[in-house]
Amino acid sequence: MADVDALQAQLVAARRNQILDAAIKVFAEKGFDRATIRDIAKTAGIADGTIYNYFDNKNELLLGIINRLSQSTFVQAEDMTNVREWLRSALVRHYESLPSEYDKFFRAIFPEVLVNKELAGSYVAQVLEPAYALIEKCFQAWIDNGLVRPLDSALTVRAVSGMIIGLHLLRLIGEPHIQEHWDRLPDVITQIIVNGLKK
Amino acid sequence: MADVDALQAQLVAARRNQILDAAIKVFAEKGFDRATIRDIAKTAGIADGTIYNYFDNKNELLLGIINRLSQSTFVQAEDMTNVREWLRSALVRHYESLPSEYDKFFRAIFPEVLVNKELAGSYVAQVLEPAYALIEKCFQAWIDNGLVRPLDSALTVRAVSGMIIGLHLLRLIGEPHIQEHWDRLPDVITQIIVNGLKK
Amino acid sequence: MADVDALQAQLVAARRNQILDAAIKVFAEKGFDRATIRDIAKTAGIADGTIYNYFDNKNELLLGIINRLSQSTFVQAEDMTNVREWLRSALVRHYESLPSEYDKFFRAIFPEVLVNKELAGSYVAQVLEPAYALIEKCFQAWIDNGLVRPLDSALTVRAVSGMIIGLHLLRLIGEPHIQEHWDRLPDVITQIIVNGLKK
Amino acid sequence: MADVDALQAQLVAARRNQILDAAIKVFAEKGFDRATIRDIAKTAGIADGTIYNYFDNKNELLLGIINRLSQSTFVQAEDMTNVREWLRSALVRHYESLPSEYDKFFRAIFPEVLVNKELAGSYVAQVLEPAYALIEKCFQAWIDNGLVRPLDSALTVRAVSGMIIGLHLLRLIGEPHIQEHWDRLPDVITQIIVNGLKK
DNA sequence: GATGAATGAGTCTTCATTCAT
DNA sequence: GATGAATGAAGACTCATTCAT
Repeated sequence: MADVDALQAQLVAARRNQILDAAIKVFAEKGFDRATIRDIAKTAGIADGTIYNYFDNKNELLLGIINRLSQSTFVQAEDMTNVREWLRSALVRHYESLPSEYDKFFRAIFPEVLVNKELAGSYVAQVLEPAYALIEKCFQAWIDNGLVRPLDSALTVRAVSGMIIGLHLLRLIGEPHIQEHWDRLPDVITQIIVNGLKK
Repeated sequence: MADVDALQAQLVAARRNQILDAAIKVFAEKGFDRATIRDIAKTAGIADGTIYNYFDNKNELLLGIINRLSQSTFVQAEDMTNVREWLRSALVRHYESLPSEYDKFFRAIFPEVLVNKELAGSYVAQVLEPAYALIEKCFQAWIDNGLVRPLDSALTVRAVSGMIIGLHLLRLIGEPHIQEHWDRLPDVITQIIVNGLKK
Repeated sequence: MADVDALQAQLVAARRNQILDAAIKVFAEKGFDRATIRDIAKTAGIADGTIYNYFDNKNELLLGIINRLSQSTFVQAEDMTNVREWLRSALVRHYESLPSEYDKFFRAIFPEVLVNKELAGSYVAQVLEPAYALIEKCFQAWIDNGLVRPLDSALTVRAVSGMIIGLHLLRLIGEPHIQEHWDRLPDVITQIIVNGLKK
Repeated sequence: MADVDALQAQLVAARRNQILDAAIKVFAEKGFDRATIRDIAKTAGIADGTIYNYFDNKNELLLGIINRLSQSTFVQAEDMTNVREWLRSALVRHYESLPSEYDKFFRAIFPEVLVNKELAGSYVAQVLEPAYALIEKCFQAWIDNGLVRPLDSALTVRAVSGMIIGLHLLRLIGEPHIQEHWDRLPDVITQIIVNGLKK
């Protein structure tokens, strides 16, 4: 009996993921409002009505996407003692390997998050804060070890994260210079962040 | 005759602005798709149909907002020789005086820009690029004068701008730490950007 | 005083005709429902509102067109003793010189007449019946003179008229054979009507 | 499986016909433009939206009506050697049994066809030309057999058809004499067409 | 009398959601 | 559980008509 239930649960999870994959794809292409349930159903290869066996309504698809995000980890916490190298490799990871994930994410979720308080709350609590908590800890360790100047670690982490997010957005909306020199950004950012502009 | 025409033009411009003001407000509150023409008309205190005497369709309202943005100037180009002070005052200006403008702007326009290629093109060409061109010039002057390290000025400008944009977004979606310490950001950012993290 | 009134009346009549000319043109191009008051006003070179100084509403424009038609005479009653020649010349007149008038008329008025009982009544009473009365008289004279077989003159006149109307309609909807051989129709019709098909 | 598909197809066809029946009725009563989708839906006993599961838009309803017409056959091609009797019986068929079909058709389709080029093309190509081709063949045979004078068969067929169409239209707009003596028309027309007016 | 901006009722069409099969 | 036809509420947009200037 337990086996049957477990199998059931697995099937349900698989179907939910199938639907969320389709949803994130379609949301990214069209935006939340212009994406239709039919679009998502077709992309998932199922019938419209089936979606409602797994999600209460269209909004729940967004929350489902965010929940899933919060389970995967955007941030890899490799402890390193060389700040410059840590930052640089973290940036390269973001800038080289993740852009298509970011694309989907920013186009699918962000616009809605900006407009939907409930969603924003979920996103902040489930995705953003855990990630920041993790990085802050790293950062604080560096300060304690004297590798980094004693800045407000919470704000600094958020500022650096903001720069990354902002650059992704500028890329997404088609800022030509950023798109063209995307691969040089990890270096430039590392220099700015680590050494500052001042001569 | 010329007087009558001029009066006409003024009335038309006033009505257009009245409508755009309402549109940016409603778009910011509900997002483009969930904002209805009726919402906007009611907010503007006019009838639904009147909007169509001034704009061809709902999309044109967005383009109208962007066009108006591109005429106002987000950036004040005060030439200063003290990089730190220039940056700090620019940040304070953004962070203290403009947030409500930014709110409306980011909530009303950005989500659509992410999803609508045509809009994105207009935004980049009319708002972003002119502003970057201006700041790049300043920045290059500093480099030439030896006040700033010889970084790629175009990318650096965009990176700093990205940080500002990203922090606004994080604030908008309700990141609690940023909201709470918003007034300390100009200092923190200035420190990071000017001196870097490295001890 | 009387002079002023007469001048007034003339001006009003002229303005009404100017509007009706525009209306019949636009109705013919777009059909009654898809023609807008603005279309008509622009075609007439006046403002929308001015039309309402001369006609109560859009429907009255149609009635106005019909009233004007009933004042012009579609039928020229030249008395002739040669039936064949009379018919042939009447047909040539219709088929060669009037088609553009017919076009406008059929496209502008007929569709509405088919759907609007009140209009149909006006059209029948004011345009059709007077014309038929005139021709019937001719026709009856021919019968009395032994030039024509003693058929029911009223029905015969309507049948011949029906043929002309029907052929105009077939031409208007683009029946290719009729369009191509339009100039041969007077002869063919005359032969059919006068001699019949039978060998 | 094939059975299920066949059943599906039948259901779809039935629903389409149900909608087209309602559409032709409402179009006939109000004309295309003044007929609303809600009217048609109510007449068909379904919801507004359901119509759009079967037709892309209001225009497609008209095209659907025409397509269905082109599948039914207006013309019965009974070969007869007695021209007079053939014509008379054909006329009686039209004039006695079909008038209500004609009513709907002329009121629903004709007005639009006069104004809509695309529709006119479909109607001419799918309904009119096939019918004419059929009758022309008959007619040519009569000429070849010496039963009928050697007139231009194509134009003659169109002229006779024009008379029938024209008389239907005059009836529809309420010409009183035609309405009153409708049942005598087959005889009168037959006499005119077969023997001509000339004594 | 002429103007044309303002009005808002009315229409087509879309699409989230339901439910019988 | 899966399906997809049916539903009908909601929204963008049009346009006849009014009326202040």
